Amino acid sequence: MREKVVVGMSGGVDSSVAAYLLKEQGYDVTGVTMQTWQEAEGSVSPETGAAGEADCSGVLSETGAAGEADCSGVLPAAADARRVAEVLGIPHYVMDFRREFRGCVMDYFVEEYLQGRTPNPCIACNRYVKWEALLRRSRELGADYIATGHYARIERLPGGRFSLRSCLDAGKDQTYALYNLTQEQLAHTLMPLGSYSKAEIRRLAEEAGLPVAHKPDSQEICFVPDDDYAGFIDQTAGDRVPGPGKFVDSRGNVLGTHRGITHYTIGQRRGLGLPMGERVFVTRLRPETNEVVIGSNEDLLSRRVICDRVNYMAVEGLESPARVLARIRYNHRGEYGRIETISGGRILCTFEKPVRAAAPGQAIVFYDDGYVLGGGTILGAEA
RNA sequence: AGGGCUAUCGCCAAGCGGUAAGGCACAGCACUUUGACUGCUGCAGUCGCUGGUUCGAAUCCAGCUAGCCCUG
Repeated sequence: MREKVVVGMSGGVDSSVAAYLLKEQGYDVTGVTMQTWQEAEGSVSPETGAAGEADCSGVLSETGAAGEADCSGVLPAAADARRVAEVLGIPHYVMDFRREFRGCVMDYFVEEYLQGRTPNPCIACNRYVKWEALLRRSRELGADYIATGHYARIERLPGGRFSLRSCLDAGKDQTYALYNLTQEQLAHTLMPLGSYSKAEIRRLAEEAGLPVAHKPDSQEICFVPDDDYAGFIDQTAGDRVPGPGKFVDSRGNVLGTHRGITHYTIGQRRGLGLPMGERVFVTRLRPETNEVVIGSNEDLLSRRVICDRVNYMAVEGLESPARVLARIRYNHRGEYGRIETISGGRILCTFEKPVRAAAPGQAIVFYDDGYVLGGGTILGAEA
Protein backbone atom coordinates (compact mmCIF):
# COMPACT_ATOMS: atom_id res chain seq x y z
CA MET A 1 0.00 0.00 0.00
CA ARG A 2 1.31 3.41 -0.89
CA GLU A 3 2.52 5.52 1.98
CA LYS A 4 0.57 8.66 2.55
CA VAL A 5 2.35 11.99 2.87
CA VAL A 6 1.06 15.47 3.55
CA VAL A 7 3.12 18.17 1.89
CA GLY A 8 3.09 21.62 3.38
CA MET A 9 2.62 23.82 0.36
CA SER A 10 3.33 27.50 0.73
CA GLY A 11 2.64 28.27 -2.86
CA GLY A 12 6.33 28.78 -3.54
CA VAL A 13 8.63 26.91 -5.87
CA ASP A 14 10.34 24.74 -3.29
CA SER A 15 7.33 23.15 -1.66
CA SER A 16 5.66 22.79 -5.04
CA VAL A 17 8.58 20.81 -6.39
CA ALA A 18 8.67 18.80 -3.18
CA ALA A 19 5.12 17.71 -3.84
CA TYR A 20 5.98 16.97 -7.43
CA LEU A 21 8.97 14.83 -6.52
CA LEU A 22 7.06 12.83 -3.94
CA LYS A 23 4.28 12.19 -6.41
CA GLU A 24 6.86 10.96 -8.91
CA GLN A 25 8.32 8.73 -6.23
CA GLY A 26 4.97 7.03 -5.86
CA TYR A 27 3.69 8.47 -2.62
CA ASP A 28 0.05 9.14 -1.97
CA VAL A 29 0.44 12.91 -1.81
CA THR A 30 -1.87 15.47 -0.30
CA GLY A 31 -1.11 19.16 -0.37
CA VAL A 32 -1.85 21.36 2.61
CA THR A 33 -1.47 25.10 2.83
CA MET A 34 -1.09 26.32 6.36
CA GLN A 35 -2.95 29.42 7.33
CA THR A 36 -0.71 31.05 9.88
CA TRP A 37 -0.64 34.81 10.22
CA GLN A 38 -2.84 35.85 7.31
CA GLU A 39 -6.10 37.42 8.27
CA ALA A 40 -8.98 35.52 6.73
CA GLU A 41 -10.89 38.52 5.59
CA GLY A 42 -11.21 40.84 2.67
CA SER A 43 -11.56 39.16 -0.67
CA VAL A 44 -14.41 36.84 0.05
CA SER A 45 -16.39 36.39 -3.10
CA PRO A 46 -19.94 37.69 -2.71
CA GLU A 47 -21.59 34.72 -4.40
CA THR A 48 -20.64 32.34 -1.67
CA GLY A 49 -22.45 34.46 0.80
CA ALA A 50 -21.11 33.10 4.05
CA ALA A 51 -17.81 34.23 5.46
CA GLY A 52 -14.89 32.50 3.86
CA GLU A 53 -13.15 32.24 7.16
CA ALA A 54 -15.57 29.66 8.46
CA ASP A 55 -14.80 27.36 5.58
CA CYS A 56 -11.08 27.68 5.89
CA SER A 57 -10.79 27.39 9.62
CA GLY A 58 -11.47 24.36 11.69
CA VAL A 59 -11.11 21.16 9.79
CA LEU A 60 -10.78 21.14 6.07
CA SER A 61 -12.15 22.43 2.89
CA GLU A 62 -11.37 20.29 -0.02
CA THR A 63 -10.47 21.21 -3.55
CA GLY A 64 -13.51 21.26 -5.71
CA ALA A 65 -15.83 21.59 -2.76
CA ALA A 66 -17.85 24.66 -2.00
CA GLY A 67 -15.05 26.14 0.06
CA GLU A 68 -12.63 26.44 -2.80
CA ALA A 69 -13.46 29.94 -3.91
CA ASP A 70 -13.35 31.14 -0.35
CA CYS A 71 -10.02 29.71 0.53
CA SER A 72 -8.11 30.88 -2.49
CA GLY A 73 -9.64 34.28 -2.11
CA VAL A 74 -8.80 34.50 1.54
CA LEU A 75 -5.26 33.20 1.26
CA PRO A 76 -3.30 34.39 -1.74
CA ALA A 77 -0.61 31.83 -1.04
CA ALA A 78 -3.21 29.07 -1.11
CA ALA A 79 -4.30 30.06 -4.57
CA ASP A 80 -0.87 29.32 -6.01
CA ALA A 81 -0.61 26.09 -4.08
CA ARG A 82 -3.98 25.04 -5.38
CA ARG A 83 -3.00 25.69 -8.96
CA VAL A 84 0.06 23.55 -8.47
CA ALA A 85 -2.02 20.81 -6.86
CA GLU A 86 -4.32 20.84 -9.83
CA VAL A 87 -1.41 20.45 -12.21
CA LEU A 88 -0.09 17.56 -10.13
CA GLY A 89 -3.52 16.02 -9.72
CA ILE A 90 -3.36 15.85 -5.95
CA PRO A 91 -5.91 16.99 -3.38
CA HIS A 92 -5.27 20.29 -1.67
CA TYR A 93 -6.53 21.61 1.63
CA VAL A 94 -6.11 24.71 3.72
CA MET A 95 -5.63 24.21 7.44
CA ASP A 96 -5.95 26.92 10.02
CA PHE A 97 -2.94 27.18 12.31
CA ARG A 98 -3.43 30.76 13.32
CA ARG A 99 -3.86 29.91 16.97
CA GLU A 100 -0.65 27.93 17.17
CA PHE A 101 1.24 30.44 15.09
CA ARG A 102 0.17 33.36 17.19
CA GLY A 103 1.05 31.64 20.42
CA CYS A 104 4.27 29.92 19.47
CA VAL A 105 5.72 32.34 16.97
CA MET A 106 4.31 35.84 17.09
CA ASP A 107 3.90 36.12 20.85
CA TYR A 108 7.30 34.55 21.41
CA PHE A 109 8.81 36.97 18.91
CA VAL A 110 7.43 40.01 20.69
CA GLU A 111 8.22 38.78 24.20
CA GLU A 112 11.83 38.10 23.32
CA TYR A 113 12.37 41.58 21.96
CA LEU A 114 10.71 43.13 25.01
CA GLN A 115 13.30 41.32 27.11
CA GLY A 116 16.22 42.52 25.05
CA ARG A 117 16.82 39.27 23.22
CA THR A 118 16.87 38.50 19.52
CA PRO A 119 14.41 35.77 18.56
CA ASN A 120 14.44 33.58 15.51
CA PRO A 121 10.79 33.14 14.58
CA CYS A 122 11.48 30.68 11.77
CA ILE A 123 12.98 28.19 14.17
CA ALA A 124 10.00 28.42 16.48
CA CYS A 125 7.62 28.16 13.59
CA ASN A 126 9.33 25.06 12.30
CA ARG A 127 9.37 23.26 15.59
CA TYR A 128 5.95 24.11 16.92
CA VAL A 129 3.79 24.94 13.94
CA LYS A 130 5.12 23.37 10.79
CA TRP A 131 6.03 20.22 12.64
CA GLU A 132 4.32 19.78 15.93
CA ALA A 133 0.94 21.02 14.79
CA LEU A 134 0.97 19.99 11.16
CA LEU A 135 2.35 16.55 11.88
CA ARG A 136 -0.24 15.90 14.56
CA ARG A 137 -3.14 16.83 12.36
CA SER A 138 -1.71 15.00 9.40
CA ARG A 139 -1.30 11.82 11.39
CA GLU A 140 -4.85 12.16 12.59
CA LEU A 141 -5.79 12.04 8.94
CA GLY A 142 -3.85 8.87 8.46
CA ALA A 143 -0.69 10.27 6.93
CA ASP A 144 2.58 8.46 7.50
CA TYR A 145 4.70 11.50 6.86
CA ILE A 146 4.69 15.21 6.39
CA ALA A 147 7.02 16.75 3.87
CA THR A 148 8.33 20.23 3.19
CA GLY A 149 10.41 22.08 0.65
CA HIS A 150 13.33 22.63 3.00
CA TYR A 151 16.86 22.25 1.76
CA ALA A 152 18.12 19.57 4.10
CA ARG A 153 18.45 15.81 4.20
CA ILE A 154 17.05 13.55 6.87
CA GLU A 155 19.15 10.49 7.52
CA ARG A 156 18.90 7.62 9.93
CA LEU A 157 22.22 7.07 11.63
CA PRO A 158 23.71 3.65 12.42
CA GLY A 159 22.71 4.03 16.07
CA GLY A 160 19.10 4.43 15.06
CA ARG A 161 18.76 8.15 15.66
CA PHE A 162 17.66 10.57 12.99
CA SER A 163 19.64 13.61 12.06
CA LEU A 164 19.71 16.34 9.49
CA ARG A 165 22.51 16.46 7.03
CA SER A 166 23.55 19.68 5.37
CA CYS A 167 22.10 20.22 1.96
CA LEU A 168 24.43 19.61 -0.96
CA ASP A 169 23.74 23.15 -2.11
CA ALA A 170 25.57 24.81 0.75
CA GLY A 171 24.22 28.18 -0.29
CA LYS A 172 20.66 27.11 0.42
CA ASP A 173 21.21 24.77 3.32
CA GLN A 174 18.41 25.18 5.86
CA THR A 175 19.46 22.74 8.55
CA TYR A 176 20.20 25.61 10.89
CA ALA A 177 16.55 26.56 11.10
CA LEU A 178 15.55 22.94 11.70
CA TYR A 179 17.89 21.95 14.51
CA ASN A 180 15.10 21.98 17.04
CA LEU A 181 13.07 19.14 15.54
CA THR A 182 12.52 16.07 17.68
CA GLN A 183 13.35 12.48 16.84
CA GLU A 184 9.67 11.72 16.58
CA GLN A 185 9.17 14.56 14.14
CA LEU A 186 12.14 13.57 12.02
CA ALA A 187 10.97 9.98 11.90
CA HIS A 188 7.81 11.10 10.17
CA THR A 189 9.22 13.71 7.83
CA LEU A 190 10.43 13.70 4.25
CA MET A 191 12.58 16.42 2.73
CA PRO A 192 12.94 15.59 -0.92
CA LEU A 193 14.92 18.69 -1.93
CA GLY A 194 18.10 18.04 0.01
CA SER A 195 19.99 16.57 -2.91
CA TYR A 196 19.23 19.37 -5.32
CA SER A 197 20.43 22.89 -5.89
CA LYS A 198 18.08 25.81 -6.12
CA ALA A 199 18.75 26.06 -9.84
CA GLU A 200 17.82 22.42 -10.32
CA ILE A 201 14.61 22.92 -8.38
CA ARG A 202 13.57 25.77 -10.60
CA ARG A 203 14.37 23.72 -13.65
CA LEU A 204 12.31 20.81 -12.33
CA ALA A 205 9.44 23.19 -11.70
CA GLU A 206 9.60 24.35 -15.28
CA GLU A 207 9.76 20.83 -16.66
CA ALA A 208 6.80 19.81 -14.56
CA GLY A 209 4.89 22.80 -15.81
CA LEU A 210 4.36 24.22 -12.37
CA PRO A 211 2.95 27.75 -12.53
CA VAL A 212 5.21 28.97 -9.74
CA ALA A 213 8.55 28.12 -11.36
CA HIS A 214 9.66 31.74 -11.46
CA LYS A 215 8.14 33.00 -8.27
CA PRO A 216 10.77 34.92 -6.29
CA ASP A 217 12.17 33.45 -3.09
CA SER A 218 10.46 34.52 0.08
CA GLN A 219 12.36 36.43 2.68
CA GLU A 220 12.14 38.65 5.75
CA ILE A 221 9.72 37.83 8.52
CA CYS A 222 6.53 36.54 6.95
CA PHE A 223 4.15 38.12 9.45
CA VAL A 224 5.83 41.53 9.44
CA PRO A 225 4.51 43.41 6.41
CA ASP A 226 6.87 46.31 5.70
CA ASP A 227 10.08 44.82 6.98
CA ASP A 228 9.40 46.95 10.05
CA TYR A 229 9.60 44.46 12.89
CA ALA A 230 9.88 47.18 15.53
CA GLY A 231 6.69 48.76 14.28
CA PHE A 232 5.02 45.38 14.53
CA ILE A 233 6.09 45.10 18.14
CA ASP A 234 4.77 48.58 18.85
CA GLN A 235 1.38 47.64 17.46
CA THR A 236 1.27 44.29 19.19
CA ALA A 237 2.63 45.10 22.62
CA GLY A 238 1.34 48.65 22.91
CA ASP A 239 2.22 50.28 26.22
CA ARG A 240 4.45 47.42 27.23
CA VAL A 241 7.03 48.59 24.72
CA PRO A 242 9.89 50.42 26.46
CA GLY A 243 10.36 53.99 25.31
CA PRO A 244 13.47 56.02 24.50
CA GLY A 245 16.59 55.56 26.59
CA LYS A 246 20.27 56.25 26.55
CA PHE A 247 23.02 55.12 24.22
CA VAL A 248 26.09 54.57 26.37
CA ASP A 249 29.61 53.32 25.76
CA SER A 250 31.30 50.62 27.80
CA ARG A 251 32.55 53.22 30.27
CA GLY A 252 29.13 54.66 30.88
CA ASN A 253 29.45 57.83 28.82
CA VAL A 254 26.11 58.88 27.38
CA LEU A 255 26.32 59.09 23.60
CA GLY A 256 22.75 59.93 22.72
CA THR A 257 19.15 58.86 22.92
CA HIS A 258 17.78 55.68 21.42
CA ARG A 259 14.26 55.02 20.20
CA GLY A 260 13.52 52.11 22.49
CA ILE A 261 15.33 48.88 23.11
CA THR A 262 13.17 46.86 20.74
CA HIS A 263 14.59 48.76 17.79
CA TYR A 264 18.04 47.30 18.28
CA THR A 265 19.89 44.05 18.19
CA ILE A 266 23.43 43.07 18.98
CA GLY A 267 25.80 43.74 16.12
CA GLN A 268 23.59 46.37 14.54
CA ARG A 269 25.22 49.43 12.98
CA ARG A 270 22.64 51.07 10.78
CA GLY A 271 19.93 53.23 12.20
CA LEU A 272 21.82 54.31 15.28
CA GLY A 273 22.21 57.89 14.07
CA LEU A 274 25.43 58.31 16.00
CA PRO A 275 28.08 60.25 14.05
CA MET A 276 31.06 58.93 15.95
CA GLY A 277 33.56 59.32 13.13
CA GLU A 278 33.95 55.58 12.90
CA ARG A 279 31.52 52.74 12.56
CA VAL A 280 29.99 51.76 15.85
CA PHE A 281 27.74 48.89 16.76
CA VAL A 282 25.29 47.76 19.37
CA THR A 283 27.28 45.54 21.68
CA ARG A 284 24.73 44.93 24.39
CA LEU A 285 21.15 45.58 25.41
CA ARG A 286 20.30 46.31 29.01
CA PRO A 287 16.55 45.97 29.45
CA GLU A 288 16.82 46.56 33.20
CA THR A 289 18.15 50.11 32.67
CA ASN A 290 16.77 50.58 29.18
CA GLU A 291 20.27 51.26 27.89
CA VAL A 292 21.81 50.34 24.56
CA VAL A 293 25.55 49.85 24.79
CA ILE A 294 27.67 51.01 21.86
CA GLY A 295 31.13 49.81 20.93
CA SER A 296 33.54 48.90 18.19
CA ASN A 297 33.37 45.89 15.93
CA GLU A 298 36.12 44.33 18.00
CA ASP A 299 33.92 44.54 21.07
CA LEU A 300 31.53 42.12 19.34
CA LEU A 301 34.01 39.29 18.99
CA SER A 302 33.50 36.33 21.28
CA ARG A 303 35.39 33.10 21.80
CA ARG A 304 32.98 31.59 24.25
CA VAL A 305 29.25 31.19 23.78
CA ILE A 306 26.89 29.54 26.24
CA CYS A 307 23.52 28.13 25.30
CA ASP A 308 20.66 26.37 27.04
CA ARG A 309 17.43 24.69 25.96
CA VAL A 310 19.54 22.19 24.07
CA ASN A 311 18.00 19.87 21.54
CA TYR A 312 20.15 16.86 20.73
CA MET A 313 19.75 15.36 17.33
CA ALA A 314 22.51 13.07 16.09
CA VAL A 315 23.39 12.11 19.63
CA GLU A 316 21.32 11.43 22.70
CA GLY A 317 23.47 13.70 24.81
CA LEU A 318 26.97 15.04 25.15
CA GLU A 319 28.96 12.80 27.45
CA SER A 320 32.37 14.22 26.63
CA PRO A 321 33.68 17.39 24.97
CA ALA A 322 33.68 17.36 21.19
CA ARG A 323 35.08 19.39 18.36
CA VAL A 324 32.27 20.68 16.16
CA LEU A 325 31.43 23.24 13.57
CA ALA A 326 29.07 25.76 15.15
CA ARG A 327 26.85 28.28 13.43
CA ILE A 328 25.39 31.20 15.36
CA ARG A 329 23.00 32.57 12.75
CA TYR A 330 21.24 31.44 9.63
CA ASN A 331 23.76 32.98 7.30
CA HIS A 332 26.88 31.89 9.12
CA ARG A 333 29.23 29.48 7.46
CA GLY A 334 30.28 28.24 10.88
CA GLU A 335 33.39 28.20 12.98
CA TYR A 336 35.09 25.29 14.69
CA GLY A 337 34.96 25.00 18.42
CA ARG A 338 34.92 22.70 21.39
CA ILE A 339 31.65 22.05 23.14
CA GLU A 340 31.15 20.72 26.63
CA THR A 341 28.21 20.48 28.97
CA ILE A 342 28.22 22.70 32.00
CA SER A 343 25.78 23.09 34.85
CA GLY A 344 22.09 23.07 34.16
CA GLY A 345 22.33 21.14 30.94
CA ARG A 346 23.89 24.11 29.30
CA ILE A 347 26.58 23.89 26.68
CA LEU A 348 29.71 26.00 26.52
CA CYS A 349 31.22 26.38 23.09
CA THR A 350 34.79 27.64 22.92
CA PHE A 351 35.60 28.73 19.40
CA GLU A 352 38.96 28.36 17.73
CA LYS A 353 38.47 31.73 16.13
CA PRO A 354 36.22 34.43 17.58
CA VAL A 355 32.70 34.75 16.23
CA ARG A 356 30.99 38.08 15.74
CA ALA A 357 27.85 39.35 17.41
CA ALA A 358 26.49 36.26 19.10
CA ALA A 359 23.09 37.47 20.21
CA PRO A 360 21.16 36.03 23.15
CA GLY A 361 17.98 34.47 21.84
CA GLN A 362 19.49 33.32 18.59
CA ALA A 363 20.26 29.67 18.01
CA ILE A 364 23.66 28.07 17.98
CA VAL A 365 23.72 24.85 16.01
CA PHE A 366 26.48 22.26 16.20
CA TYR A 367 27.56 20.11 13.27
CA ASP A 368 29.68 17.02 13.21
CA ASP A 369 30.86 16.18 9.75
CA GLY A 370 27.87 17.75 8.07
CA TYR A 371 25.29 16.28 10.44
CA VAL A 372 23.36 18.29 12.99
CA LEU A 373 24.59 17.17 16.36
CA GLY A 374 22.21 19.46 18.16
CA GLY A 375 21.75 23.06 19.09
CA GLY A 376 20.46 25.47 21.68
CA THR A 377 19.46 29.02 22.44
CA ILE A 378 22.30 31.45 23.00
CA LEU A 379 22.34 32.72 26.56
CA GLY A 380 25.40 34.91 26.39
CA ALA A 381 28.89 35.33 25.03
CA GLU A 382 32.22 36.61 26.19
CA ALA A 383 35.58 37.41 24.70
C1' A B 1 33.26 95.69 26.87
C1' G B 2 40.79 95.47 25.89
C1' G B 3 43.55 91.35 23.35
C1' G B 4 43.79 86.64 20.72
C1' C B 5 41.65 82.48 17.97
C1' U B 6 37.98 80.14 14.94
C1' A B 7 33.96 80.12 11.35
C1' U B 8 33.84 74.50 4.84
C1' C B 9 27.53 69.01 4.07
C1' G B 10 23.45 66.71 9.99
C1' C B 11 28.64 65.62 12.99
C1' C B 12 34.07 65.56 12.42
C1' A B 13 37.44 67.36 8.88
C1' A B 14 41.07 68.25 4.30
C1' G B 15 42.01 72.64 1.64
C1' C B 16 47.12 77.69 2.17
C1' G B 17 44.99 81.95 -5.19
C1' G B 18 43.33 78.05 -10.13
C1' U B 19 37.96 76.30 -10.18
C1' A B 20 35.09 71.94 -2.77
C1' A B 21 39.22 65.26 -0.24
C1' G B 22 37.81 61.83 3.30
C1' G B 23 35.35 59.60 7.66
C1' C B 24 30.75 59.13 10.41
C1' A B 25 25.56 59.78 9.95
C1' C B 26 21.61 59.42 6.39
C1' A B 27 18.96 57.37 1.82
C1' G B 28 18.23 53.73 -2.09
C1' C B 29 19.63 49.08 -4.11
C1' A B 30 21.91 44.20 -3.72
C1' C B 31 22.59 40.05 -0.46
C1' U B 32 19.07 37.08 2.95
C1' U B 33 12.97 31.86 4.85
C1' U B 34 15.16 35.43 11.69
C1' G B 35 17.41 39.98 13.79
C1' A B 36 22.05 41.60 12.06
C1' C B 37 26.64 42.10 9.27
C1' U B 38 28.50 43.17 4.43
C1' G B 39 28.72 45.28 -0.55
C1' C B 40 27.30 49.01 -4.27
C1' U B 41 25.34 53.78 -5.41
C1' G B 42 23.84 58.62 -3.88
C1' C B 43 24.67 62.78 -0.65
C1' A B 44 27.99 70.98 -0.33
C1' G B 45 26.92 74.44 -7.79
C1' U B 46 29.21 76.03 -2.61
C1' C B 47 32.86 77.25 1.83
C1' G B 48 29.16 82.66 8.46
C1' C B 49 27.53 87.55 6.00
C1' U B 50 28.77 92.07 3.03
C1' G B 51 32.11 94.40 0.15
C1' G B 52 37.20 94.71 -2.09
C1' U B 53 41.93 92.98 -4.67
C1' U B 54 42.64 89.48 -8.90
C1' C B 55 41.98 86.83 -15.50
C1' G B 56 40.50 83.70 -11.36
C1' A B 57 39.22 83.62 -4.05
C1' A B 58 36.85 78.69 0.54
C1' U B 59 41.83 80.29 0.13
C1' C B 60 44.43 87.60 0.20
C1' C B 61 42.24 92.48 2.40
C1' A B 62 38.28 95.33 5.14
C1' G B 63 33.86 95.61 7.85
C1' C B 64 29.97 92.97 10.21
C1' U B 65 27.97 88.64 12.86
C1' A B 66 28.61 84.28 15.92
C1' G B 67 31.38 81.02 19.10
C1' C B 68 35.76 79.97 22.09
C1' C B 69 40.01 81.58 25.10
C1' C B 70 42.80 85.23 27.87
C1' U B 71 42.66 90.00 30.45
C1' G B 72 39.84 94.17 33.44
